[in-house]
Amino acid sequence: MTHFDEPKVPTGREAIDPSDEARAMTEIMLTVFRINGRLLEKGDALVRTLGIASAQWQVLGAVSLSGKPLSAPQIAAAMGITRQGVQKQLNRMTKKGLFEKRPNPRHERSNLYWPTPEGQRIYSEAMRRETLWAQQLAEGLPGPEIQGALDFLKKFHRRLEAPLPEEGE
Amino acid sequence: MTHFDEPKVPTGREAIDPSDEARAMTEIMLTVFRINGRLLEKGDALVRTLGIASAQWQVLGAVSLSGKPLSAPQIAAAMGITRQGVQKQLNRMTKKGLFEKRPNPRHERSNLYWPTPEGQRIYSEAMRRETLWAQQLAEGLPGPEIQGALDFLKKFHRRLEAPLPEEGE
DNA sequence: TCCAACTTGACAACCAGTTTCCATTTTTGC
DNA sequence: GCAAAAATGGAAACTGGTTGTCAAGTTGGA
Repeated sequence: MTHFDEPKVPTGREAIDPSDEARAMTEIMLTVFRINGRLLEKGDALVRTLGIASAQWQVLGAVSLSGKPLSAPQIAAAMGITRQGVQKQLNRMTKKGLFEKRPNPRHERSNLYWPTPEGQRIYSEAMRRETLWAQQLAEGLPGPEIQGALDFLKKFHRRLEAPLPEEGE
Repeated sequence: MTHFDEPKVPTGREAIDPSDEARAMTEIMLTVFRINGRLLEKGDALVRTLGIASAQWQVLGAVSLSGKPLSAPQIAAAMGITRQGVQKQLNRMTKKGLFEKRPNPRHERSNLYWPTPEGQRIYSEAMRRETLWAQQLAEGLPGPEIQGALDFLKKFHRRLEAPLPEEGE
């Protein structure tokens, strides 16, 4: 399938026969992509009737969990995305009345953000629905199996920090 | 942290105490998001010197693995994204000389696409690098552990098809 | 203290994908 | 064999994110 016209003399660039482990690892990557897509889709559906998308839910979560007003760059750091991306959401949600700006004692131009009562209400309800959903997804699965998968995924995530394999580029 | 002002009388909308399993399941979701981000980042880096991004690598893969020229909607179906998204990539890659259009015997306006020799070369090299990478990621992990994780993820993916928990919306 | 380095907000361009709409082609069911 | 339905390409507007640039605010070290 994947072999078009293979070179006839060794080039050091031949296709490599992957081990079973490497093959399974590749399948894990593909499955993660698929799960990610489905999680986003379902997550959006879960909060759609609250008038937010999951990106906004995430921003609400980052601030709420910190327990205190945060600046855009602080939220970005907590979420692992860029400050510009967060700023876009904050502007939109502030306009919608979900966040309020608070003066930042440590910076003249840089506001802090805290959810309005309406923002808090929406976030609480989103979390309530999420818990119900997680409960449903876990139903009937043995605790140790779930925990084992989580452990593996964390290990996998850590391994993904490693630099890519060397090439004689 | 997450408790702002709880209502004093039962509303049927109180926060729910998640089970340990639900908590772990939630953590799995968050970890999947993080892994997904890291995979995209690393995947892009892996093929960057080939002049493509991983989105284009994926399109090359969908066609190559099918073994025959495909139309844009067919590729989209194989990849699980919309035909418009695929079309954008195909247009770009055709302009770059990575795909060539073939007449579609079954449709006058709808072309089929097949990688040019250059497109094939780039895809083979991308796959070679991916195999090396997967090999590295699997290194030292017991085969059964990897296989177990894959099995869990597939099961999880299947469970994500289920409709969201009912609400008395 | 003052200057350089860093942080921040605002803005623009871009990427990868989506939805929506339109015109055309193809398929189908009667 | 024809009309209606479905598939297709193309374009535009939108989303959620990115990178890059600029100007202004803040911080830290000689």
